Amino acid sequence: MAGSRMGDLLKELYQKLWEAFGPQGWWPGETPFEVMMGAILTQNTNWRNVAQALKALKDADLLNPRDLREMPEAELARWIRPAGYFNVKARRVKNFLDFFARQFQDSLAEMAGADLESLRAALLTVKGIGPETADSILLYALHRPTFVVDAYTHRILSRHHLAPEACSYEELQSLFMENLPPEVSLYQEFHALLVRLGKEYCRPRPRCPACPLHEWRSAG
DNA sequence: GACCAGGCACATC
DNA sequence: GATGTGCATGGT
Repeated sequence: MAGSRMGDLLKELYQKLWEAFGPQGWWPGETPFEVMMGAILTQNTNWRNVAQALKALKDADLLNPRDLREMPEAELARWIRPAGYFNVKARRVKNFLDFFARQFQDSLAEMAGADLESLRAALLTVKGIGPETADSILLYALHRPTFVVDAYTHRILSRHHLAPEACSYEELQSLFMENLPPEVSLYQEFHALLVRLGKEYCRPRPRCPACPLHEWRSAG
């Protein structure tokens, strides 16, 4: 809701990040399908590793639902090896592809037409798709207004006393969604900026004082 | 050689 | 419901 204390703080945070880094233009990926695959492959993994796996598939012209579905799981695992956890992720990609075919006949238009709440719930029934992966697919591949929370979001907000250290994904997500207008481009940029800050400064061992948020709300 | 990276499912208490 | 563990590569 506009005008709330938290809303003002979030806008201040967004403004500081924007001034420091400018537009991030997320998500890196040429097609919505590539974005969806990247969302699964980047689970707990550096994006650079994911990019290697995606490039290999793209160069071989295999980055599409049909080729990946027909491919044996063990072969898919070899293709995505650089992304780490390759056996787990091969299974998760397969699970998603089955879901994509069964529910939407491999059609992004069909998928994008679904009701947001029920689509999110449906994605969460797929083994290997948790809240962050589901929200990444919804926000960046399908351009639906749902906020993506990740490890950096959690760390940054708790360090700057905008949220308690112990809080759930849903609580953090509500913090943003109940205090900001539901605009896709705002959600996309905000999350990307948080990741940018996190990568450069808000590591487990923080890299203050060069951080643009140094001493903002007594960060340690 | 540690440490870290844009999670998630599952076992156990 | 909370907490612990396995999954794995590649860059710093």
